[in-house]
Amino acid sequence: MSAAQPPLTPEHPAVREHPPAAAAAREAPGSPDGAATRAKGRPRSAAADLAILDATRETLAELGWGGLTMGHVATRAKVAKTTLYRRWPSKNELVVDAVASLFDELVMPDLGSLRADIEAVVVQFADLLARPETQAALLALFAEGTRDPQLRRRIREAIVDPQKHLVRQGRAAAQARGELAPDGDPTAACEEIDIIFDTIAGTVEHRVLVSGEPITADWTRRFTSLLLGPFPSPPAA
Amino acid sequence: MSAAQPPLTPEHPAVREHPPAAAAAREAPGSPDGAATRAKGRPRSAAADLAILDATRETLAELGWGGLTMGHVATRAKVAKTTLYRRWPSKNELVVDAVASLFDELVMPDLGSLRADIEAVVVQFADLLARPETQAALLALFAEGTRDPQLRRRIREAIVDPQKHLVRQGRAAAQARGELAPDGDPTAACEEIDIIFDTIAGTVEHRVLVSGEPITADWTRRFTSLLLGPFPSPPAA
DNA sequence: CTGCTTTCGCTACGAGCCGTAGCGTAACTG
DNA sequence: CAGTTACGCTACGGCTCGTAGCGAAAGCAG
Repeated sequence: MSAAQPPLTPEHPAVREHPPAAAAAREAPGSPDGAATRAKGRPRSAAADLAILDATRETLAELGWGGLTMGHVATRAKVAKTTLYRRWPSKNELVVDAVASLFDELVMPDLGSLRADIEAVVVQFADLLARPETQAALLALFAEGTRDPQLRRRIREAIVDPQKHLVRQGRAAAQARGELAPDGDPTAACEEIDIIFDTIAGTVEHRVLVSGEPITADWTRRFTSLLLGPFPSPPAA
Repeated sequence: MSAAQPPLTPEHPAVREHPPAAAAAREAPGSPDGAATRAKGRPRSAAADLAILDATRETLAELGWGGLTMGHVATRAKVAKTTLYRRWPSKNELVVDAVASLFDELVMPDLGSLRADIEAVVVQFADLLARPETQAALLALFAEGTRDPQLRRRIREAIVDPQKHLVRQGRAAAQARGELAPDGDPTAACEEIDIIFDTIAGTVEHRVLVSGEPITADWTRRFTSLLLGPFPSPPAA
């Protein structure tokens, strides 16, 4: 359950082999070459992978989660349905891979103040959530994840957790500037990061996807003020 | 689009008539009796309504959103599938009604301090989100709502918006205690309430349903501190 | 070039669910 | 009593799922 579980998902190497733009560092400890060229037979078409993931995002944007059909994606990607099932065991996993790369565009800008940095990230995230592919996929994936711990784990590894890096970066920058006190207890700092992350992600998602109201500059300012709490916009002692 | 739209959903009076324990105040301006007894013909079985909603919640808890089938619910409620469709046009609307009542148990306790009140509500909400019915339904409904504005509106009216009352109550209590300054601009106060609500709801949902980690007393304390910001646990200044 | 291996495209299939139609019956009103 | 509406039941076409079987294509080893 904790290691690389090579016997699991035996017929779906794509799940572990094709992170089109996401996670890195993935080597099988038995292969001496490092790149793990398993050679034999006809190689999988990388073009097909891209076509499938593109078709998934496009269909997601046009027809939403409910309209996304394996057959539909296959047709659009000009690929046989069986080819799709050879790489992804189900719609859920396919969409995780298709959507994960969209989140890679989020970056921590380092604009010189913690407030500006937070506001910038919030705006970026809001823009991402405004895209129809993201909107159609994210909550549906989260919903599926509540019933399938394995899927939830994949979602967290591919989509959610990588973004916690942003919080860490922002914190570090603010600490370097002296806006934040340096970390004391490392585990306490971790919990703090988790709280900040859940708060930003959850709040913006709720605002955009549930309340259905836009993220305006004014809202961003107010929310950031709420987050910063004791540190108002002009850094008073 | 903005009024009561009587011509819409013409064959599904249950959608407008049977809020089993939710919203109130619903009168057709043409009926003189107030209770709007439309008399003629065989009346709908109220027992069937309850049986269907119970069966929906039970199935939701056992099989999750994906396992919830109209035929399944009908069988479990000992009701014909057609009876189900006579009252709810689709699974989505059915689940809204089935789940909405669960949220009525949330109450604002007024424990004597804003901090205690917030923590109590957070714990209540976390307990609600821990229930399998809620867990299976909430995010799935939100996801469907992103594609169907009408559904999103229903979700907000039946599930989300009623809970904003809690924030208003807590604010009022805190203002009565002098913990919070009285409202100035009423529209600004409204936006403030929206932000607080989205923050609490979104964050707890994200923590429980996405990150999948429990809401401990320690977490609640930390999160509340983040929310309170300039007002630490002992009311200084 | 000749095998060997793996992928690919295609077709077909049983299963399950959807939402509706049709019918005869039950319940309630005047 | 007649009139009206709800109910249970059955059956249906349409769609999606996920799998199986086939022949052909694309690489690699000798």
